[in-house]
Amino acid sequence: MPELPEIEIVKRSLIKMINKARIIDIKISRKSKYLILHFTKKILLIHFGMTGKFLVLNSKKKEIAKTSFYYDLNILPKHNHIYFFLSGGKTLIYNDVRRFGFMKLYNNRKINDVKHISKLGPEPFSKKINISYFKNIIKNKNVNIKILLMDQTFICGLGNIYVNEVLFMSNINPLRKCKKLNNNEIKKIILNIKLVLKIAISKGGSSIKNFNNTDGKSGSFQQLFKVYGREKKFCSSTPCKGIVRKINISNRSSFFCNKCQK
DNA sequence: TTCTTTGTTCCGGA
DNA sequence: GTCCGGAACAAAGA
Repeated sequence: MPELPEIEIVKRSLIKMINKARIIDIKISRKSKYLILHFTKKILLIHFGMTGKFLVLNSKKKEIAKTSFYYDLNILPKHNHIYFFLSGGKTLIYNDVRRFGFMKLYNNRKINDVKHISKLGPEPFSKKINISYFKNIIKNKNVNIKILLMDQTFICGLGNIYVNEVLFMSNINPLRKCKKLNNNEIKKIILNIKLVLKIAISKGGSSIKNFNNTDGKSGSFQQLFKVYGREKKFCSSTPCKGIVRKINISNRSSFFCNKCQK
């Protein structure tokens, strides 16, 4: 782990090499849960971990600390880690309470060759996600469907919350062995993956604990969760009177209805 | 003090 | 070597 002397060297090196340098061009893309900033000669790969967020403030450098912006939105400036001071007076801030997020800067090269990206499976909206792809993979897999959908080499971009929702919408128990699923169930899973992600995007995402867009505003999709976080509550699909159970699968909370997700 | 949270990685056993 | 389940790790708040 780098300690004080190493960081001091980095600081001096950065001042020597890129102090006063300006970013002159930038494109932005997404792969799975990674945000990718494409500069003219560099690529910045960003993962938000659990609580990472970007904020854009109209304030200039000296005004940042005293703006009431943070307090109105329940964001603490003590968790600001990176400031990008931009021409025109705006500031891009990276704020991360848990600090599980990271940024890595690469020389310009094919982003698909980067370690974090190269092993990822197809994107959820890709045409590669179809019944034959599923059947091909699951015939040799002994894991349950929850584990399969969480496996980023199988399909990328799905996390615990959305996998819970997808399985609920598909009436499939998270512990079902994936190789036992029939065609109809696979179809439902594929459809619901695309559906739940589209709806969540249209609602501005979910704000379980800590997602904000760059205005500092929360998304609203968490109000539409049908099963995640609803332990001991009635099943939200009518007229089912089942109760939502919570179990642990591979150290992650899994919620399911005891009646309509047999 | 312990538990929870997420995505990712690692390790041991089969 | 591969597969799978479980644990560990990061940090902070409840």
